[in-house]
Amino acid sequence: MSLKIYNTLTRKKEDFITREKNQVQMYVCGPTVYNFIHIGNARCYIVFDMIKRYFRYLGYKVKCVQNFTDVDDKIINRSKEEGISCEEVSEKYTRAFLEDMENLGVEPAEVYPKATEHIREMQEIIAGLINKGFAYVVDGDVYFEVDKFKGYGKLSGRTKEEMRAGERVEVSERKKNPLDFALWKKAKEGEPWWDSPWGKGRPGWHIECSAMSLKYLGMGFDIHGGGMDLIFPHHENEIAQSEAYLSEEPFVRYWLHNGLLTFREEKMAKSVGNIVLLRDLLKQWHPNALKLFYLSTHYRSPIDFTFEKMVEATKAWERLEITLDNINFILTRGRFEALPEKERTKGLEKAIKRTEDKFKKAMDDDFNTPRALSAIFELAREVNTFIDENQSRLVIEDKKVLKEARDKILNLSGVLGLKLMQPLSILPDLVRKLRGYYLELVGSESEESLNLEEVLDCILSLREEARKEKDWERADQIRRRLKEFGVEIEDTPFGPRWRFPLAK
RNA sequence: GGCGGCGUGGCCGAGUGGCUGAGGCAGGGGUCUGCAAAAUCCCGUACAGCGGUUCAAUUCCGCUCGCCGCCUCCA
Repeated sequence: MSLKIYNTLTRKKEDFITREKNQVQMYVCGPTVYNFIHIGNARCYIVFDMIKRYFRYLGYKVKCVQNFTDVDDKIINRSKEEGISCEEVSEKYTRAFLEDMENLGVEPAEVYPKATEHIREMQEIIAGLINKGFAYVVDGDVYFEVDKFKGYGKLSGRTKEEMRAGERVEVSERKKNPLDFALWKKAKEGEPWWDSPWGKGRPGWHIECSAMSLKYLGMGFDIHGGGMDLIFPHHENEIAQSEAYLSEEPFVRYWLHNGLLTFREEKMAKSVGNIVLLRDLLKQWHPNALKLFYLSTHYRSPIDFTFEKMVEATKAWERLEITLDNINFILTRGRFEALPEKERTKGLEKAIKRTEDKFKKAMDDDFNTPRALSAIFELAREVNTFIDENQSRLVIEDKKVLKEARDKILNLSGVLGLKLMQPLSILPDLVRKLRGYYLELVGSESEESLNLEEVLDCILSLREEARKEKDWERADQIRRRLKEFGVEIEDTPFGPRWRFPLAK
């Protein structure tokens, strides 16, 4: 069993063989730092985070490079809008991006190169391309001559003729072929510029990724990723300029592209006015829910975002949390007797093994996260069934297998980027309210600095007293009250149990 | 106009030339529970339509309809 990855370049699933043994070197196109990123952008980062984690699970060392495009028309426009310099714009949104990633729980890249810090490297490539006859200078602009590169169109699967057929761009007189693209742009008034052999100017968009990926990963690195919309022209042009420059191929061994996001079946765009910023979404929803939403669909398929689906994803996530809770609860509250009943745990042990096999098989098939998730959910069901069946007569042996199951769910979910069993961030306000309620119940005025668990235990023991006396009214009253505070109570054979529902 | 993709149960979403249609959410019924919750079990007449290939197609091929993406900045 080995990993197969769909390569956009060949339009096939291929066996994944790295350039260097046990090491994956990847480049994931990063943001143009002119704004906060939206949830569509986030899909790419979530997907490649998952891919990275899976490589590590397989035992690879991973080096991931992610660029910041910090010189670009959009940044220039933004600086005019906000009345601050381009540097200030890019700094602001670079920082915001890193914050967003941290809040999302996406692991940082190993290298974060910035375009403006690699002007030299870009100029070197441009000069090389001119020397080799792949690029030409027109009055301060430098263009890549598409007709000189025979492989042009191989990534997007189109010929130059097909691409020209439905041209919508006004053809620049300066270009030999309308598909020729700018490597270097002559400076206009008020724009950032750098000196160059061709005059003052700034780099074109595509050249930075070639310069930076070649610098940090070198020709023929393993994976280059990004959204599907980058296939043409961005990645197509990267291939052309890189392979022309070094007279070598391939530039990249595997091209991976994630599907795009729509919002309520519409393209998410400023003009439609339906942009949801990641940071706004994360104010209301947990990263696990967003990740589960994305990972429930294969990364190459399109996906439609709705808040209803976020509710569903939250509930799915909650199911895993409850299962883990179930294990922890029985582990701490159950009485495990020292009876030699080895046979009974075998079923669960097998299920754990089977889960991992299914998980790996799914992920090996071009990162089929929906199937990988289904394996985890199946294990969750097995665990719950096991607990249901055995909780009345637990033996020592059960402890071990339950812990194994818990660790497996935790571990495999973690490979997908989900962080389960994280401590909740409880509002201090809530603890204060619960304390107040407790004092109300016992009719006391005294200050007691109980923490969340302590105060809930106190309240619940009062409720247990009521239940013992079959004072159902009082017991239900307490339960209702707690629910108003957002705490749900469950009565179990091992005593009461509380939790905070995740879904709204 | 060119290139490419998609159309699976109430919803989302995997998957496969024949065997029991993964999983999640929602719904109905049962078990458990003082009640509830959680959990679990059972249930749901699917593969857009029409042709073709085949012993056999949801899965392969063709056409039709519907939807979408890219061809221009975009993850």
